Amino acid sequence: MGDSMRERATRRLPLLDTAPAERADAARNRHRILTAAHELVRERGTDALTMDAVATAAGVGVGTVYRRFGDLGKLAHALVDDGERAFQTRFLSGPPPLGPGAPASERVRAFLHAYVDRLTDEAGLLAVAETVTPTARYTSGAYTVHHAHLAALLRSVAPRADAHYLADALLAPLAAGLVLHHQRAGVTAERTKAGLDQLLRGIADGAG
Amino acid sequence: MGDSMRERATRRLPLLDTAPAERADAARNRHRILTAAHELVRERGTDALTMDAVATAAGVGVGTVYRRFGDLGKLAHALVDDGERAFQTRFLSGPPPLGPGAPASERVRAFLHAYVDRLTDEAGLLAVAETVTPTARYTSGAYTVHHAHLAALLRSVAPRADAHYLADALLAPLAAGLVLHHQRAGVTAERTKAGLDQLLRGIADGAG
DNA sequence: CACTTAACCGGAAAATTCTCCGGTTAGCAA
DNA sequence: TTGCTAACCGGAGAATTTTCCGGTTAAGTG
Repeated sequence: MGDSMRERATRRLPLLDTAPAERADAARNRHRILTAAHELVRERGTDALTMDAVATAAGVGVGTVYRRFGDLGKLAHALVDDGERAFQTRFLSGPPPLGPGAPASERVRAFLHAYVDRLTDEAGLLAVAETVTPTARYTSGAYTVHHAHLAALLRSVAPRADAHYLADALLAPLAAGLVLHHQRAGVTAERTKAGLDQLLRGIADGAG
Repeated sequence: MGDSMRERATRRLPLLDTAPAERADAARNRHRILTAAHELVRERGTDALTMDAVATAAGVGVGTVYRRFGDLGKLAHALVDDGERAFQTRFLSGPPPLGPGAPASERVRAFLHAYVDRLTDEAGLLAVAETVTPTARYTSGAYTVHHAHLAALLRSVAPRADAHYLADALLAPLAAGLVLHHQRAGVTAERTKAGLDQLLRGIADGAG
């Protein structure tokens, strides 16, 4: 990196600094809100996660919660953001078979299994996020990433198949609401994984 | 049927008449509510379907709407009940391949295709119904019937597979929210059907 | 250190969902 | 017809979500 470039960047970050940098009070409130929300969920469950309760617990106005997070669903997504980032890191650049290095068909399977494990822990919050709007799940950033990743793998597994649709179809059984329903009915994660494996057979076997 | 039995039944229907028969005013209000709700949706779309608006349009109190239909989701389900009954009749006792008479594998395919067509028309209302609660879809009477039917067919197609889970997994891509998302993105019903067909390959091919 | 202003804050208020319960009435029996 | 009672009715009210905007303030500017 040349001196002139570093100097410019140090002074103003003219190109990279498109986002104006959050103001100090805003950052503090965001942190308070997130902390209060986590605590609320931990102590009283996802049912107690309401915008009003979070605002009160965080000591800010409800308008502030909305300005920061948009709506209850986005707030719920924010609460599982750490886990989501870790998950993305694992399948984008972690060790195989989840990460690069393994055959695509194995990565697909590993991805779905890892997703099931993730849902086992966070289905409650994700269900809140997916229930705010009928299409909330499909328009979320996380879903977009999952879909793009899975579709790319599927294109490699079965080049002639409709990878874009199949990615949606394979992600569909992993809706938080269905997982919640299965948890209540005693359907285990292992059984879910086995079922997904069977679904994959139709795609892997010389279908592309 | 013996005379004594017929006589008893005529007089009181002692065994069959477990439901006390709806009172006249209740029946009248149910009808008013349903009519008003249909009109509301037709003229202003599913977004305008609120319990308050329906109550006002029907000329009854909001409490009456709730007593009759339970919640907004159930009301939405009630609005598509005619179509649902017709659909059930077709796959339970209509002509093959949707109804009995065709091989189970063909009936599975016909069922999913018919479901797609149904969703094409009523995704909006079903999305409302499925969004009231995270698990609303899976606990509805319609879903229970669809699931039981599909699972039975799958057991016959692949006796050793986990038909119960696979039925959920095959029904999952037919969530109203996803269909809505696809409709907005221009994904056609044909493409959806083709995608589901591919998913079925993994189940049909000697997997049971 | 003032000054400017874009960004931020909070809470009132409108919309909705759903619950509750005192008052009313349809349907049946005497 | 008169009563009885289970079932029904409606709307007030509590809980939530979300929008809006007048007032406030952090953070550069000169």
